[in-house]
Amino acid sequence: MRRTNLKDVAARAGVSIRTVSNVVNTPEIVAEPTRQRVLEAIEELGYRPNVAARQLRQGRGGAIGLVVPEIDSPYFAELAALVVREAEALGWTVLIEQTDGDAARERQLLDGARGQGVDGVIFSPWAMTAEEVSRSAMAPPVVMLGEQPGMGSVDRVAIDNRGAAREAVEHLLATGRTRIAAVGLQPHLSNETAEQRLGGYRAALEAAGLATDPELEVPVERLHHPEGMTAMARLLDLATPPDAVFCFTDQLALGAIRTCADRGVRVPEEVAIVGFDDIEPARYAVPALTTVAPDKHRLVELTLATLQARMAEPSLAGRDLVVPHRLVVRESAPAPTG
Amino acid sequence: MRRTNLKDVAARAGVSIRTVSNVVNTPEIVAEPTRQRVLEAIEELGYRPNVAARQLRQGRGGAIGLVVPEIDSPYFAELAALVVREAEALGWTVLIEQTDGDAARERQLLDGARGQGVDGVIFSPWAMTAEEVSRSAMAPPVVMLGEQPGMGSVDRVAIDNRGAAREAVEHLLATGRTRIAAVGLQPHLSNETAEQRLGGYRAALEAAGLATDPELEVPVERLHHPEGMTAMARLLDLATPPDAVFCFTDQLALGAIRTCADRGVRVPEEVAIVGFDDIEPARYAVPALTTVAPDKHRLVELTLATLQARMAEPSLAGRDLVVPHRLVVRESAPAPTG
DNA sequence: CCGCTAGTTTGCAACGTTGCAAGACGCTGC
DNA sequence: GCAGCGTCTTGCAACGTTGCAAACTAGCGG
Repeated sequence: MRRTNLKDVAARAGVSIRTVSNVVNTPEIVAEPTRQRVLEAIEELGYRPNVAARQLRQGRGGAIGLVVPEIDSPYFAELAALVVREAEALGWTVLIEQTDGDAARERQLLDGARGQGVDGVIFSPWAMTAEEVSRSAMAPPVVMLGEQPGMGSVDRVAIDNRGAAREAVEHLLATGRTRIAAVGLQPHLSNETAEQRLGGYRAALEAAGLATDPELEVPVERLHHPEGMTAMARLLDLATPPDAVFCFTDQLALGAIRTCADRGVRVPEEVAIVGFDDIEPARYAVPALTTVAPDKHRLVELTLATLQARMAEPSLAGRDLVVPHRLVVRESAPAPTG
Repeated sequence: MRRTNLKDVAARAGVSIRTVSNVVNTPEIVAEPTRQRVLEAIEELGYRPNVAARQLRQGRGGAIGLVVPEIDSPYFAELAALVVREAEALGWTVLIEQTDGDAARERQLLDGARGQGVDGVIFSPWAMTAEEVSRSAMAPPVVMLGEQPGMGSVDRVAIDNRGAAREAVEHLLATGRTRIAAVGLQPHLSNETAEQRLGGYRAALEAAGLATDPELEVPVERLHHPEGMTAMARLLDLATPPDAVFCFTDQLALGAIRTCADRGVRVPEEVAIVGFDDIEPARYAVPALTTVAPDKHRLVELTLATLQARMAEPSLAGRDLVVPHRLVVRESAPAPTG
């Protein structure tokens, strides 16, 4: 049993196939009685336009690609949910791809997604730099989500990672902590975001007249709970353990808290912990996590608006857009007393 | 600048357009030197097949739809990650849609996704029953993920929710708990899954010779942290609070733990808590959550295999497949002592 | 009564690909 | 030398849709 197409509807309604198409796409130019008749036929036969044909004819198919490292990290899952919701409002469907943060895979997917007949791509890179992306950028428009300004012709939407990191560390300093660790550098990747956050961390220390201590800057392979756990263990094993830890993601932070629980180290009394991303589990953790909250809603909204703008006018210069963030103070690093 | 197509490549390689198509699809029937020449041309021009045209011609386009209530719930995010990964291995792209568990939206998307030119749909319903789905089932094959057996012609893949719930409660009973609450019924939805879990809960109590107490069966609007928090608060306010709580999702359970922390109620000493789904945050929570862990990998694997089978042979009878699960015992409801 | 216009409807072609079946080519064997 | 065969290549049509421009209809003024 074939799917009903324009021809079927046209036959049923006793009009030409073209008229049916008009009813679907430009109802206002069709005379009322005809329109009614056609609509009935559409209803009765359950006609749905064939996206493939439409896409073939018009060149666009109403789908965008969302390319993220891993959809199962709460941060990306939350973004994806917003993207899907917002995209739907714009009449787009969302096609998801995972890169696992692998450079080769990022490159491949960035090309592949283009082939997959998407009209645009939202790309959240871990390994590729903005410059690389802009060099590879060809057919459909790309907007980079969460990557920091640089040079290149690609649009980017992100928060001020450096400033946010600095604020987080300043918050810790304000509560009297002086030995503050940073967890989350990724020297093996060219992860611009991590570098920005490290920069903010160092800047805050420096401004407070504190020396940076390589021992306190813990690199990690990935940004998940287990790495947070081992990093924290390593820090607690130092001759002089830190009295605060700034983690570059909430997952690292939650892992760190877990290790503290295992070792009977009290948070925040003995170690204060700050995360980054404000994922949902952080809100309900025990202790609830103090963290940097990007305005995710605005982030996604702007990303889609930018993508839309670029789809309409592909020759625009690359824009760098900054979205607000705020430090959400919770139990793991409470506000200064007094 | 147009995208390069078969014609361009054909011209470049000095062969017919059909031969290029053959090189791409059935390389083995093309003579070696020709093949080489064509491959070079493809490389030089950066040719990528046009999915829309291919889909129009062949009727399938290598995309499947994943329809879930909310992609940002860790449970669904984790499933989605697996689906995308597995699907890729099968040469499919995944298109994501969110229903918010709304019945109208579920129906609409189930029809819409069909129109969206997907070859098959993985559907995780909250509001629609299996029967409803099978009635609406038309064009592309559908596999229901996480929904319990019933009657209908649709394939379903799920764990034994009833049995799993029963095991969870039996575990609590084995540790000497006698006043066990259940959190997660959704009387306002026809959520078959919740009913199965409630059934398992009651069966375990009954088998232990304990009466069910309506006070201890807490309905919730949604299955998230906040509802877990208020449900727990309500339970703690009872004249005789429970000594254990079985939550139908990990998010409810984590919310419940959070409320206990707020009130200074010790988990598991005063109240043991068991969740359901084994989402990642549950593993690193403090206390770590005892929970029912569906074999997600197998779940997704089987779902895709089933979808594939049905796509190959649409007339097959609906199958009900059960995937293994296990109770993961952690701190929030530890193993019986001794 | 006819030409003209505005308002509707229609036919043709094309988007890029692949199924089908026929065509071209070079060899083998008689 | 030619039929016959196997190997490789090609042309045509069609998938369902929409852009374009022409065609039709009715109503109007001249």
